[in-house]
Amino acid sequence: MKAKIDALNWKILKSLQENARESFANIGRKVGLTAPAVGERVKKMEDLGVISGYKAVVSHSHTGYQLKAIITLRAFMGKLKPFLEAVNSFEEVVNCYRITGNENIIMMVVLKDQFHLEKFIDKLIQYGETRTHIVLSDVVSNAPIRRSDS
Amino acid sequence: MKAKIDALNWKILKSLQENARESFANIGRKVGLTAPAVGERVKKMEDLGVISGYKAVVSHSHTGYQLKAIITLRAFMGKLKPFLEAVNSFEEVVNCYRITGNENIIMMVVLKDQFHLEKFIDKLIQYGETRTHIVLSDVVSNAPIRRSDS
DNA sequence: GATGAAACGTTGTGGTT
DNA sequence: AACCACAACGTTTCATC
Repeated sequence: MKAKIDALNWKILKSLQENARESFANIGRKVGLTAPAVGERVKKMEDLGVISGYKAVVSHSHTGYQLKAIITLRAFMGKLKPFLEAVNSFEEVVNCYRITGNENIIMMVVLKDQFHLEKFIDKLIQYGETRTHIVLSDVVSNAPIRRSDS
Repeated sequence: MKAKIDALNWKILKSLQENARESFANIGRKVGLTAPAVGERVKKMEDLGVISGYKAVVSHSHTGYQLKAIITLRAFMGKLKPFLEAVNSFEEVVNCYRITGNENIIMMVVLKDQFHLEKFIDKLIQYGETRTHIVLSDVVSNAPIRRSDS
């Protein structure tokens, strides 16, 4: 599962986490490799699963989702599975985890406004008991993975 | 704040959220534009802030972080600000939000193992009271932003 | 990994609607 | 204002070493 990543690959990962569209030629200039060498290293990391994809980061607020909330769900008996099957179709849900503890599920959701939030909570009520926290500000957003010097 | 995005731009955003390294020429073929036209539209969305960046997605588990947890923090009096200043230097913290409710802070953290978790919680204890939920599985991970047909 | 060459992509200019 | 066509330049990819 765990791949050994050398110092050069960490530099490449740093670059690509900062700007996934940076050219391999440019990355090569920064780390001291030729473009084909960078390309090969990247392809290997993709094949190993170290890099699982490249995503454009789209602003929630600029696309009409001005409100963010964290919602926990304590699913009713027999309602967890139906929820897990439905949650992928909820456009509001950006992240969702199954967790230990009194609540089974925690989600980060984006919403247009308070009315949208109300409607969304109504949609969840069939699956279980919810608890909602409004997000006041983002302190850290998808921080890059750095070398863990173990 | 909110930009009006037409159907073509939504298709471009969909492509770039699925694969941020896809060429403008290729995207153009899919949506029925030439490469320069796609390039111009993308540049405009970047300038407006609709697209805020491009990130390689690096696997936590393949880089030595086998354990994920959600930790809430109820900061002690006068300890919230010091925490907010320190949290960016915690390599374990991937996401962190200030929220309403009894707890002020919620974080998604990645860890090497249970000992790492223990050490990390010890590091937090000076800032406030914590509550930890282990993540059992990812149900939804950074879902793309889709058109909100309002 | 490097080099060199061919294929491909990006980006600027100019012109059309 | 948005797009296309074309061309110069940079990048990727494949062969070979």
